[in-house]
Amino acid sequence: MLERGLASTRVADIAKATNVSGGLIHYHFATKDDLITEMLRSTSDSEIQRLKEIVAGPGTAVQLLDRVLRFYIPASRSDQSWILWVDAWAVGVREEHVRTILLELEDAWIEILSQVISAGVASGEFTCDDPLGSAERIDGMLDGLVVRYTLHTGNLSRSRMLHHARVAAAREVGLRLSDFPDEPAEAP
Amino acid sequence: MLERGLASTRVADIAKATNVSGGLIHYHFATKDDLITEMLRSTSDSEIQRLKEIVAGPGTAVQLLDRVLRFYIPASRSDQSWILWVDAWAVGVREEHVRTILLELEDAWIEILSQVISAGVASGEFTCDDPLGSAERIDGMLDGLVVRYTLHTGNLSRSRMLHHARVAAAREVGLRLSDFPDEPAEAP
DNA sequence: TCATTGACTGATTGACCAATCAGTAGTATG
DNA sequence: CATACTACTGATTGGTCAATCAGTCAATGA
Repeated sequence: MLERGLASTRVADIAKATNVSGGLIHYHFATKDDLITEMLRSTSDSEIQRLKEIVAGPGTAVQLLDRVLRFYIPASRSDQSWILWVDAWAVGVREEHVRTILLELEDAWIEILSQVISAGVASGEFTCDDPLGSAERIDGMLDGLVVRYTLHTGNLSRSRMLHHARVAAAREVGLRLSDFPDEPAEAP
Repeated sequence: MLERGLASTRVADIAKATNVSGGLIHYHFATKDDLITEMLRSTSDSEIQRLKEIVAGPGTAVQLLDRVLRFYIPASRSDQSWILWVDAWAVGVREEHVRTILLELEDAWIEILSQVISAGVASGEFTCDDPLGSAERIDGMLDGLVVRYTLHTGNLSRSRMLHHARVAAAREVGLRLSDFPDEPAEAP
């Protein structure tokens, strides 16, 4: 699916990749659309779960925020998971069941970002009078940057993306860039 | 194309919509891919030109910045031009000639945003030590928010999007939200 | 031991659609 | 007037692919 794209992956391709017959695919999934929907749902669910585990873990608010930002950003060039979501956006424009999954995923991200910020405000680490708004802006920025990163290999490095994420997040919660954990962020 | 999507629009659909025969489409465009590419190129070019006209116009740096932000954001629900680009992103992942067009368009946006910010710094209106970085962040955020706006009707209002854009831009160039022109931005 | 069921195969079918092609009509050129 | 050229039509073709279907095989259980 990552190789060929949601639309132009044939049922026969999936059959080949999984070493089963085309018939078996249709034995388990009534239509190709069903298969795609279930795949997206399952991917989204495990992403949300991983995310929840991160924020449930130990650490200060800055550490948690940084971990969330890092989880957002693709681990490397070879981490192609985002290709799936860019594909899904295009499908989601027309198909409501896909759109629903996307909405849930995005809402989860925003809600969790918002929670992390609120917790930091409560503990006195952060200053922010609109955690939800900040979460929406950070989420939006990361979505946009990831598209750029995914599409235009070499035009935006991972470390520069992380730098951007930290600069923006720092501004949103009233920190300085240097307040973030030590991993070096490439200079602008 | 906006109705059915880049991938599932048939040549016959275009023929019907333009009141010509299918044959004529192939008389002018060797393949469907050619047609799509030329369409994207042409749309991108006129978008870039409009953008250049805006920044070449009169006004203070804040006014120009605000005009650029407003041009970015879809005019209304019925302004579906962004659907095209979300579609194109998905295609661009696999097809280089589409990717090239997308890269050019995005670079143009970033360059112009960066120029407007630099001009504002030069005139003393703005404070910003990394105009290019700021432009990348603002561009990214708008891309991401627009996807959300385009996909999830009703989940994010246009005025809230404009609010987000202004808050983020204000922070990037050292202004307060109230420094932007008067059109009311919805409360958070 | 025989019937039933669930997992699975691979060939087939039928719909769909980009691209082709033979042919028509109108216009310009010498 | 004849030739040539451009714009155009609509029927046809050939390839692609989701979905179906008849049938195999192994495990379960009465």
